[in-house]
Amino acid sequence: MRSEVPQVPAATVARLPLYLRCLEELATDGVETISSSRLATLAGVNAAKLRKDLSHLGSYGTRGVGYEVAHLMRSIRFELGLDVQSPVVIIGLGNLGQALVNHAGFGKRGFPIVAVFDVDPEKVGRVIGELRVEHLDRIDQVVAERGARTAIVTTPIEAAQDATDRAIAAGITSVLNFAPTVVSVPKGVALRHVDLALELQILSYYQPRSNDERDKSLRLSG
Amino acid sequence: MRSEVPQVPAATVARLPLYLRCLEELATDGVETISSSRLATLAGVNAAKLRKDLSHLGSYGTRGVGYEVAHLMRSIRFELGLDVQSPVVIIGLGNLGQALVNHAGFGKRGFPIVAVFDVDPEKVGRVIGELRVEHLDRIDQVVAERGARTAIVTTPIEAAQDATDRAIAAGITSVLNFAPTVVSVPKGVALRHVDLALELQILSYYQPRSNDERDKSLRLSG
DNA sequence: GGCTGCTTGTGAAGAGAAGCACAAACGATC
DNA sequence: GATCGTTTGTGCTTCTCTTCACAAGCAGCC
Repeated sequence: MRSEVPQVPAATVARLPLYLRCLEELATDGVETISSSRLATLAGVNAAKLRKDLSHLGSYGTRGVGYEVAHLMRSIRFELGLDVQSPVVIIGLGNLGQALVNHAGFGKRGFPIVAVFDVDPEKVGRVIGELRVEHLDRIDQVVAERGARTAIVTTPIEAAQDATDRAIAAGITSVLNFAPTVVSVPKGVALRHVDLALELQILSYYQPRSNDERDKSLRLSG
Repeated sequence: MRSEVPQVPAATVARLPLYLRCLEELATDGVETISSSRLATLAGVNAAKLRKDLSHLGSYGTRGVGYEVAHLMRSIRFELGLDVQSPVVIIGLGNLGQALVNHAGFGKRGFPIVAVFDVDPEKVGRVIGELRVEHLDRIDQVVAERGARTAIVTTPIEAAQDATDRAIAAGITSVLNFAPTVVSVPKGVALRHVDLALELQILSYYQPRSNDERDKSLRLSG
């Protein structure tokens, strides 16, 4: 099992897709070889860090020359498990869910959307592109039929945990949660969380504030 | 200036909004006091970590009792700079941009959307809710008029850097980028990046894979 | 073959974050 | 006012991640 012996540090795993994207761009431009420093600049990271990250792949660059773009792409894809298509289902057809369904990028990157679920009778049965919106009650069957292993949860807050539980019961093993709430998953299921309001709030901290503003606020709140 | 003397560690800043959301929920439920362990459970973090995070606020809990919910909320809001409304503009009215505009949550959380920009003549002039879609060429004027300081960039890849540059030139000081590309900003501007495909790829690594699958792939790629 | 100029891979040091464990401090109760 | 049970705040340890700096290694050229 992968999660028990994490050969590749989490911080590295989080950066590999970034490198991959830069490499894909380079490949389209016909670049065949790239040095760590150039790739690091493209990815916006430190060159030494990049080299250490890549060293975890066991993928060898050539000293004095750099890395072979095509080979490096293969290594990263393999390490991330992107050599196999990974069908995705979306649960919750609100604004965001709808946007994600229409988003063309997922399929291209190996994550075809194979089903969409909701519980609203207004939405169930509707057809979006080539997909028919299914009722969440059918998730067991649909997930099994279409071999999905990843779920994107875009339900309202109240429904997120339940949706996640049902998805996992249906055989889903990794979850990307967009609902602004903490959801928990059993061991063995991978979970990530994207929270837009939260990102804005973090940004808010780093927003340069004049001392005037701070002093004013201080006076008001103290 | 804030960014030069980071009194609060970055890891803590990233968690404060999470605590805040839990506290808001508790407040609506009428809870007045909360212990670190209970709040930690709600937020899904370690209790000691939570206490250490809160200690950076200088906000005192009461030993033997816990934290006063209302006061803690005020402290976190103040620390994050959420005591002031922060008008936001959205650049790029694709699927995602449209979804974000329609998303009601931002305004409620202190980030009212005050303008939407695009360059497509088809879209400019269209009215969404109470907003008229503006041409990006007008960003200087509109940002100044409406006092926006944060921009959400949801343009296609090719346009992201340009859109960001123009936003910053117009006076924007923090940027949330959804375009799947690396954008750079001058010092003094805060930047965060949300990349959906990237999240899926990270998940892919942690997806439990049978050894069969791996061996098969190995044979194919070796 | 040997020299030169780059670039990789990595040991070691430094910085940062996480978690343990416990003394200090508080409210409640008698 | 003293005792008890609870919870905070934090020193210390451990772990992870980052960055530096340099030896090792390769291609190319004379």
